[in-house]
Amino acid sequence: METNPIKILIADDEPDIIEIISFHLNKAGYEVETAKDGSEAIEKAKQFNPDCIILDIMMPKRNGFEVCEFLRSNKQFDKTLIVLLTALNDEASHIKGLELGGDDFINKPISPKVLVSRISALFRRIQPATSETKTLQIKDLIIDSEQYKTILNGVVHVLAKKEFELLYLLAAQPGRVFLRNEILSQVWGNDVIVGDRTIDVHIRKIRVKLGIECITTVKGVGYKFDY
Amino acid sequence: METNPIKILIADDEPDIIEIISFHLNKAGYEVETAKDGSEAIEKAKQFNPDCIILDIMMPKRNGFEVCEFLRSNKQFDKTLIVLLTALNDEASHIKGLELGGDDFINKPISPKVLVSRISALFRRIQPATSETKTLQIKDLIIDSEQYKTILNGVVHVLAKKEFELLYLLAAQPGRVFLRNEILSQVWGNDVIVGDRTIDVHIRKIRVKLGIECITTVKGVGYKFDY
DNA sequence: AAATCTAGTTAACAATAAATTAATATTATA
DNA sequence: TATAATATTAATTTATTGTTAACTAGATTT
Repeated sequence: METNPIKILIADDEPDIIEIISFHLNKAGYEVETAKDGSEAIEKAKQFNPDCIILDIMMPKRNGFEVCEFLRSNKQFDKTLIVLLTALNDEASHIKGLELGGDDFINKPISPKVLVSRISALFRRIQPATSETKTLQIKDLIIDSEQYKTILNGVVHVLAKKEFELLYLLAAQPGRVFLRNEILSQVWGNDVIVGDRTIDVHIRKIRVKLGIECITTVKGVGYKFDY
Repeated sequence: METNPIKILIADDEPDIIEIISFHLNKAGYEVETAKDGSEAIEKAKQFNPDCIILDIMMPKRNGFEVCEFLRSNKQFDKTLIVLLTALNDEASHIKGLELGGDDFINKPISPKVLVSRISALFRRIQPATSETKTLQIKDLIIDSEQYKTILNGVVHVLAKKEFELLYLLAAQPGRVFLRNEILSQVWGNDVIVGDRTIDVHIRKIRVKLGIECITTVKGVGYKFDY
């Protein structure tokens, strides 16, 4: 079982806030990524796939509400905690934030220690649900074998069974070259006999469906995942 | 064991607060019980077995911290949400409350609407994790295993036993692909032998009865709930 | 008890998607 | 450049699932 650190994305346009919150979250053992506005928050979220996103309401480009709404409409972020921060201390925003799918709503000025406490409290509560060992993630590419789907930059790509299994095999060990024989025995099984071009065709379909260069041909040897 | 309307216990020594919070929680569909001090809160908690307990910090007999600590040391209240209320707006109490196992910490004066919002947000997040919940809700689809019926958009759809159990199995873990074998052993049992098309026919009946696309076929693998 | 339901299953066939092949083009490298 | 390996494309085959209707065994009603 992999024990990756819990990942948190902070989006705020005030560098001071980002810095102090990052510092405290890091100290508490979280892996932190940052964004300075709403658009960057969405971009980073897709790539970083955080377990929790802290959103300032008042941000340039897209405000916290808009980002929250977007995240909640995207299946990739189903299980992602969203914490909203704001200097506005009004009831309506508070309720709106929670109704848009926020998990916590905190008024500024906020003590970093309290923020960290609140976030741990949230994680403590959802802990049992967060134990995904069957999911690979390489940058903005998520390969989820429990759901049999791949998400690239927030977009779901449905691969057929063999395609998926082939991609999963390669991506589980990025950089390692798999011989054609290895691929055949792992994905097709030892007793199955298929023609020369079968692997190539499947590789091609993966390349076309994902639209990125993530599988490299090592001529005369085999293929490797390289992204 | 949880029963259907979500139960909330409020403990506060100020009758006015109790009254106004009860009113709003009731209106939001929760079943409410009250206690006027810490000792009564513990007693009532044992009897009433609430899903959520709202505790004022400053109470006679035993204060909110003490009650929280007691509840958290008792397995009966493992999954019970604890919300702490206080007029003291100091960082140390806030952190202490969360560290003692509180799920939320709210400063008075509190708007009842905000309180209700925060509590629904907590439940929304917790629901999927609680395996003992008998009623699933995914968007406008409610799957009630006590009554063996599903409600979609307010309209009741009666599924037969096998249909219901199949839907329930899938919907309990949305997105997860269930292999045909898993479905067979979970719904039909390990020793039952049925033909190839039995699952398909049941899936079809669910699809027809509900009239929505909520079960996705993953060809060569199985089925998943996806709505 | 006979008739009528109902859920569950099966079987035959249709429809669909996936996997494979085959033919040809392209590429890398000895 | 020659050639072996891989890429590409479309056609074909195969596997899997969808659909329908009929059948069976219990339950329920008359």
